[in-house]
Amino acid sequence: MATINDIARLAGVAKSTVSRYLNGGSVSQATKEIIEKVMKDTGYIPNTFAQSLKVKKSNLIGIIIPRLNSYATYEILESIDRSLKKHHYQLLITNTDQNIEREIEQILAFSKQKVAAIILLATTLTNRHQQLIEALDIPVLVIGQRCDFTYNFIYNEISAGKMMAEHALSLNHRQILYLGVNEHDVAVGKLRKQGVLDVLKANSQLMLKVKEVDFNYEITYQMLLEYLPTVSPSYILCATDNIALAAYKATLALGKRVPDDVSISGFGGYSITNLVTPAITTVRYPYKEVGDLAVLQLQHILNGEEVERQSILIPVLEVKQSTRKI
Amino acid sequence: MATINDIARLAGVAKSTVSRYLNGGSVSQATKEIIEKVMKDTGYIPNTFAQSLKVKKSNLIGIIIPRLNSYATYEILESIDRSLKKHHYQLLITNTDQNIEREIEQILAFSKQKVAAIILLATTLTNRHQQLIEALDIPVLVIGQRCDFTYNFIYNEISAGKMMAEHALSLNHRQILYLGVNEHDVAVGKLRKQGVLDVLKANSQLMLKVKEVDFNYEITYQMLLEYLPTVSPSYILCATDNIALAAYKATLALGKRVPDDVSISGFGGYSITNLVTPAITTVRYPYKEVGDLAVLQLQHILNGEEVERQSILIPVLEVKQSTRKI
DNA sequence: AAAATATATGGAACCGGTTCCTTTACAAGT
DNA sequence: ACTTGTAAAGGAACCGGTTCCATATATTTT
Repeated sequence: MATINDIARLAGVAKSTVSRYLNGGSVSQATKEIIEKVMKDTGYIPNTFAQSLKVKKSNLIGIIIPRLNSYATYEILESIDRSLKKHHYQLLITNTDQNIEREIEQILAFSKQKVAAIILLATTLTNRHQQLIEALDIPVLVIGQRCDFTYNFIYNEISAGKMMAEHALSLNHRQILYLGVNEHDVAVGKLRKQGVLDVLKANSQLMLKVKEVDFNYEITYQMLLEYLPTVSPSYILCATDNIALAAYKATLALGKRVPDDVSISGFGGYSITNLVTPAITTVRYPYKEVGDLAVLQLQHILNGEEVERQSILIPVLEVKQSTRKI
Repeated sequence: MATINDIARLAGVAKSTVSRYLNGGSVSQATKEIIEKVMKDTGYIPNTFAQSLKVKKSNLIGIIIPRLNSYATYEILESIDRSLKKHHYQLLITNTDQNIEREIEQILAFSKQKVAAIILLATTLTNRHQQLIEALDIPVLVIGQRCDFTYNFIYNEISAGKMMAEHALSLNHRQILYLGVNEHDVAVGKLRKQGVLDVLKANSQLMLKVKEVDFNYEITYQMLLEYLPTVSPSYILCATDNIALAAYKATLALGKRVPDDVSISGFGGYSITNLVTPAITTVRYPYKEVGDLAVLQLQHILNGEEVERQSILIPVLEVKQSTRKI
């Protein structure tokens, strides 16, 4: 592999001249042509390690995702990728399988690699996160969880929860089952649930059940096959679209129809909710916008400009055919 | 940010000693302890650029994907990621939106970044690919398309196509619509279709229609809403699961039932085919295995061992509820 | 106790770029 | 003709690590 030294030697100039040629310094036309020719002949490709070592920055943005089998992940990933590409950044994607240890490790690894910034699709933020992030000289943008010690985008989970609960009530449902997830995930497990329950519990004549299931489709599906017959709700309010899909499938498997016998709704607005029939009522989170916003924000931060630490994004209710009035 | 020089100075040793400490060379217990302490105090993190510059290799594997909105992509991504992590490699994911220019650019960019290897989920392979890849000193593994000039994993597309066509015939369907994609994608557009048509055309008393649609769900769905009423087949044989989902949704929208009025099948074995009801008959491609195999193969290549240029993976038919006998 | 060997450490070169500082050469200004 | 200014190029230092080689000290062998 040719290096800048080879080019300089073959072209009969100093390597500083070659570097100047590459970076737009003053080089005579004649020299330019020689260098150009030599580069073409050798198929020269500059080494980014050497560049970054000196220049002390890279065009890498690291993104840490909790799981690779989630539609929400893909939607955000896609939007961030699209937006980042416009600004000539390169995405380094890494998946931690919701393992906190790996998350910490990965923040370190990214920092070794001198990424320009880190985006963290968080589930839980611990003290160790805080210590590490505060010690880091790389900006970190947390998406999806409230966080006091660095930049973060959050969704108004409570309001989203309330919206959906009100929707269920407005359709006259009184036998409601809420399928939530573990509270380790503060946003989804706690706040979203809180929003839902705040509204539902205010209504005293309700038959309300709450059950914890898993983010994973298959696990939840198997659980529900056993659980659903013991409760027979008229409305299943699911904490994610994925769970809603599992509930939908389980309901059909148990011989009931959606929405005729049971109404089902999710949260997220994954495109997959439109693929099934009936399409699933959901609260759409602005995943598409998150990408643009995140990149914009990062640019400001990297330019040393002052920006708001926290941005709150508002989800919107999307009523489709999986819920109906009774 | 502390560097190795700072550590050496603070610990009162030479930086070579610090480096030795980091890489397991011979260092006395006493010195070790001092260095350890200094590192802890300063929160030292080695710079991978500097390391890679000298060591001339990185633990990065670059993967180029044609689109980020495909279930096939996700399945492969997930399996490669899982397997790579076991071997302490880091995945660099980049999406080219099926743009050949960007694909070429990205191979170059990866090569600048001195990735250890490149995995290319290919759609088309041009002469420019060949030139570039042959000039590169980095191993490239192509997945999904036949390729003579570098390592590649391919699926037996023709046999997959035949399987599905035979399935359709065995169910006594005689009015078959094949929904294919553009032949730019050799594997899916040409070979898969060829397998299907080889079998179907051998059967003379068939009413066979062939139509080209798009990989994109939404585009295909809209096309089919107009097209399907003009042909009314009893079996829609779709080139991908995604297309099958669109066909399924369009069929329902047009007031027909699946599989009672129309049978539908796809290719791929995406987990989403199990989410809908009825579950969609498909040919399962061994995406999960591809990850393990790819990483295994790369390890051998990187160790300088001789390996087969081409591996052929065999897809299997999975009959579910979206196809039925008439 | 002397010689041979192993361990611990420092110094310097090196990886492949960028950048600062000089020097050279030539054109323009007075 | 002499100063001044500017474009073009070279030289060397530097970024933060690794590694080779030389040297000093400690340990083992005979």
